[in-house]
Amino acid sequence: MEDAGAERRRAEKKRPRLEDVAARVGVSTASVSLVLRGVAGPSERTRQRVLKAAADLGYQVDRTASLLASRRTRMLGVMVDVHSPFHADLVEHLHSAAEDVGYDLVLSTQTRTRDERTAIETLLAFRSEALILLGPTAPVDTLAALDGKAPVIVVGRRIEDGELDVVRTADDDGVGQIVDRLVALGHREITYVDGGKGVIATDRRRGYRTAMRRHGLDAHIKVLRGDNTEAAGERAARHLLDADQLPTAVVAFNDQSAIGVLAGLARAGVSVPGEVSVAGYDDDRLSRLSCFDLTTVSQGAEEQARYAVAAAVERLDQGRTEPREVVLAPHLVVRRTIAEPR
Amino acid sequence: MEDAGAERRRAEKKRPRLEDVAARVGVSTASVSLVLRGVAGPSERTRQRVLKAAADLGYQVDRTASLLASRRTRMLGVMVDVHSPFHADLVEHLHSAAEDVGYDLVLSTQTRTRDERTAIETLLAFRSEALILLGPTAPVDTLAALDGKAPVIVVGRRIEDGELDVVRTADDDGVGQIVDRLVALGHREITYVDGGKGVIATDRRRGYRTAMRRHGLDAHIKVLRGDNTEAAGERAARHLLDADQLPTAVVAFNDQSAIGVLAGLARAGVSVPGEVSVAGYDDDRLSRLSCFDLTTVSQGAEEQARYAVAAAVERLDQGRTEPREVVLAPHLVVRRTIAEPR
DNA sequence: AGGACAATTTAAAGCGCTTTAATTCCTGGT
DNA sequence: ACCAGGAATTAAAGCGCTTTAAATTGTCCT
Repeated sequence: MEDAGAERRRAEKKRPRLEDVAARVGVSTASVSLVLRGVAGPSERTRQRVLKAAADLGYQVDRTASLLASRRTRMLGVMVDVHSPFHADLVEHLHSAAEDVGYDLVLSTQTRTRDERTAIETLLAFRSEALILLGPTAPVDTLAALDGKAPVIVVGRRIEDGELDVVRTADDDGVGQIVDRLVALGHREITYVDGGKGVIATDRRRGYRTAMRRHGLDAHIKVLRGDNTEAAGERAARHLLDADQLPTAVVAFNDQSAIGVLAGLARAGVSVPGEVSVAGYDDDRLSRLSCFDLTTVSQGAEEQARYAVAAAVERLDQGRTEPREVVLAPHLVVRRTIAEPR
Repeated sequence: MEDAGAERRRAEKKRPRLEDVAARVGVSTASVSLVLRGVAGPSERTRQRVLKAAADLGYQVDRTASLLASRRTRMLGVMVDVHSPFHADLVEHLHSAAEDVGYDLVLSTQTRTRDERTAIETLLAFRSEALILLGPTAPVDTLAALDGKAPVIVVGRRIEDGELDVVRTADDDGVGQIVDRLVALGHREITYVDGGKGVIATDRRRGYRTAMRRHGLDAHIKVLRGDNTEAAGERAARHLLDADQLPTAVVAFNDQSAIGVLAGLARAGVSVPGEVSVAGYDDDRLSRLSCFDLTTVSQGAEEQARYAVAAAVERLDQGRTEPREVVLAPHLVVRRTIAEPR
């Protein structure tokens, strides 16, 4: 009984191999391989018969074997933060971009227990030909070291080292655009809620400072500590409310933080944008929710994704060795949360 | 010049193989393999030397090769919807649960352009030993057919077919709990915003209906068309506002939809929970945002993840063949958005 | 010293597929 | 009838690792 069951299970388990298909048609495995990959060569007759046999048998290629056999894998490793709505958008576009050029994606995600290094090693262990890292926080030289194993494309973050490919938007410029718009509306007291100590945060903070100075508002520069979470935004809001006077506008490091600010202000009965204007950064899904309808800066997820894949392909298929940095122009998305100052 | 460059690149590319490590130490590849996998056998001396050599060479195992060589892969394929915050939570817990039992995860995501079938085929092509499908929408027999290739564990959705493993919460009961609580607060006019035509939606709708009847509120049963998006919730809210009179409470299929309802009501100046109480389902990250602070039902992401992995492991390592259905009890998470009726 | 037995180590056979070089099979032209 | 040359097919050599069975080494008795 037990044995019969076990045996049956094993039999079911045994996936048909290329050889089985070949035997069924009466050709060699080589021919089957060619047909199944759509390579020119086999005759139409063979092609049809192989296709039929494969379908009959429910044949499905064993990727591990084909990856091993072909020197190439045509796989791009993508490191994402599964919790970031912006990364979700990027992944979606990376998928289609990769598909268009005949590549496939293998995803690896960092979590509290799984750090960047582990995530990247997994990617490499699967023989990703290139690594697309979304907003990596690792130090430059760690990333540069990786580049020895596979081309690294850093997305969304500036990198000093001139060896890596980078696709990003001009974060400082993006924040600058927000400040410009606010100033144009008549704001002078514009407070910035910081995003912590990453490179991205540094750039956005600088963008804020520079823009404020450009408008001669040096005296009004004020940066509140924060990070990339909603909680941080809320803390910042509390902080603002505790002070003598509210600024007329608040610019946050990203949308999540901005939403926290929004929440904190709402709770205190402060109307937005009536009393205070609020802006975020990323144009992620949350910001678009009508209940927030947050003014923010779009990073052009699709465009970044396409450039990232293109960069990988150029490295892999066109032998490019010069590093390239693509800096896209961010653009302001004006929604409900900003208005003329009270 | 060109050639030199190309050659150098190739040299850099060539990852060290097991054989290289073996040669460096002067032992066989078999020994190296054993050491690197932590298998007992090799002497301490050998072990140390191998470890050192591997580190020196920057050796990194080629997963495709080891997967191919070992009959086992110890990989669980997970299909997720990268846009769902609830799935993100699940993935995180699946990761740690899998890690604890020595398995690894390979993720595949559906997007607009990549349907469930493609996603699952990718997982299979990578030799996932079991498939953990988060909220699959495919018909029962499609899923059952898959089960022939690898054990399938369906998470979050009821399945009629008695062959597959299922881990889910009692959705009808969950919605029932919300209705009970609302009724206890004094509500009678409770409208439900539907989640479309999936199985999950069906269950939750039924939970609503059953609970209403149990309380003798048959006459107040009212179901509004909807789906799993914020937009649908907002449409539903508009619909409610157009009617003669608002219900005193609205229960939505999931949190996203509920948030849409919230947004729609807010826009119309309807206070929540003052005039209308609102509840969602999933206890996802959004619902916890203090600006929503949505009353909802928790599905126990971590628990579901652990059971899902356990189910897979029992199938794979303990030879279980009887399908098992784990139905967890959902529990109400009461937050700000419900109160006594006006 | 001889031998039994355990501890290490390794040779070699795959895993299922790709790919190259070679072979076989057809054409049509002379 | 014969052969050049292209089309179709295939044999066979891996890809880098695991794993089993066998070989080797070492240890401890008697």
